[in-house]
Amino acid sequence: MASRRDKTPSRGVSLRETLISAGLETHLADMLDEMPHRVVQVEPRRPFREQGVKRDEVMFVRSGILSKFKTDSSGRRQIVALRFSGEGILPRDGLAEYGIQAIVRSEIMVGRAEDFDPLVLAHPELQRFFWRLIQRNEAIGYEWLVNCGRRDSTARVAHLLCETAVRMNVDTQHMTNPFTQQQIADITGQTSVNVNRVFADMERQGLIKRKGREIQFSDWAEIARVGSFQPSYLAV
Amino acid sequence: MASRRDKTPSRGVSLRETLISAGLETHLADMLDEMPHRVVQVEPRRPFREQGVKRDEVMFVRSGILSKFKTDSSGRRQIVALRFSGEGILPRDGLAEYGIQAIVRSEIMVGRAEDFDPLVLAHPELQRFFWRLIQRNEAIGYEWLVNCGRRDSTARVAHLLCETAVRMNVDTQHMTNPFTQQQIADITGQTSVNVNRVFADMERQGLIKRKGREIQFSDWAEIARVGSFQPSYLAV
DNA sequence: CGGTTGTTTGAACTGATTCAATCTGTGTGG
DNA sequence: CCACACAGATTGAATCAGTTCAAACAACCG
Repeated sequence: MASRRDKTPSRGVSLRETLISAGLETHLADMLDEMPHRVVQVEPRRPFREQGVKRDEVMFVRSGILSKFKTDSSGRRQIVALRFSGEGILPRDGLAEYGIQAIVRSEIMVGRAEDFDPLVLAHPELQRFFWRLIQRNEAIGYEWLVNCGRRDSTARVAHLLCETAVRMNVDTQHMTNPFTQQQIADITGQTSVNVNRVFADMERQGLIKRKGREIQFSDWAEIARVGSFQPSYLAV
Repeated sequence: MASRRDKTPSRGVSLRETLISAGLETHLADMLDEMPHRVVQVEPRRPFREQGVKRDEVMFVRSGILSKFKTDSSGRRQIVALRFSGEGILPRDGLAEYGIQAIVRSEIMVGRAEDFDPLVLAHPELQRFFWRLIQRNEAIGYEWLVNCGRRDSTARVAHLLCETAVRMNVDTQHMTNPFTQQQIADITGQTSVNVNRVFADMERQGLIKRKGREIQFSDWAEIARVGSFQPSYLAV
């Protein structure tokens, strides 16, 4: 499962580097990097962007993890997408249908849609690049739907752990789990109580070892099998 | 809930009309309509496009409904997206992560990616148009995730019915339900047995009346409340 | 008429939720 | 350094929503 990209983006690495390692040509990465923007620190589990407000910004994650979430009328929260280091949230016409919060302390580059949109319109390669990213995000969303709709709770958690390991570019032996159990519940459509039980089960079955947030995958192939995880959908 | 678009696209209406009523400028709709393509009839619940093959086609639904689906390793099927009349499925680089089947007998316009992509690259307005459609599909996908992850079975079915009514441009009193109960189960992540019980419940509670596939919404506001349905996410 | 597809119903079962309490680790201010 | 607060993790018991399996029923069609 060794990734094609060897450079694991570390804290505060430049956006430019990250975009290049995601497959963007150098001069286009430069262009985005030089776009007027500001860099903000986002604290985890604090309000950052609320649902229903104008979303005329581009964001790129320089380090950390962002989540898009929706809140049902009965107040239950569902995380609908994640953005890892090097990934972005594109501007949307009209009001945002989702809020944004950080999963862990994150460093975000925020630009204006009015600066971003013309760049994309003017450069077909840029357009193709974001087109592919959108398709990847679509594929991930579909996989999440299968996860929530068709897999049991153990498989859901196992699948999320596998996806996270691949998207964070960590090796398949060991990962620092970035999520609280509540966040895993909000992603996989469960309760935190049950997530806790699933973790205990998985450890009892020898699928993983835990020490705090550190997770050792004892047998990657087996955990991938349990979670029905087939990483092809993550290819760009 | 009367829609902004008054023309309900009927069987075999031209793609051009449908795209125009979806907000595309006339000359651009003409351009797409004149793109080399063939029109195929697709029978419901028969294999049409399988998962894992090249998806170098554009498709537009002229009439009927298409579904994108995935099959979990344990064989359980999840429908991950629907495309109603006038909506499309854009080409994807690489292999498709989902299969395609029709929900009801449908008439599909199929073009080649190599004809479609240059058109989009050459016409910024076309690009903006599809960009907005993609964002709408994204918003629908997020809503489906909330549906599967956070709502109980009654709310899931109610929400799907509401969304379907709006996307089919039917009035909010009456609709011919296009789905089998098995399909509703595959969309909402349940079993067909339970969907059946939910329908019976909803009828017993006076939310709907049924005669075969015909559904009367006795009280639209109430069924929308039950399904936590707020249609803003469907706006283009 | 027989075949097929979809709907309906019952009974038993189970996976996950709910509620509530407890425990653990970490950071803060005195 | 200790006391305290706070967020997150863990556990148990009771409950329930939804599944599973199986069978019957209805509608449609060639």
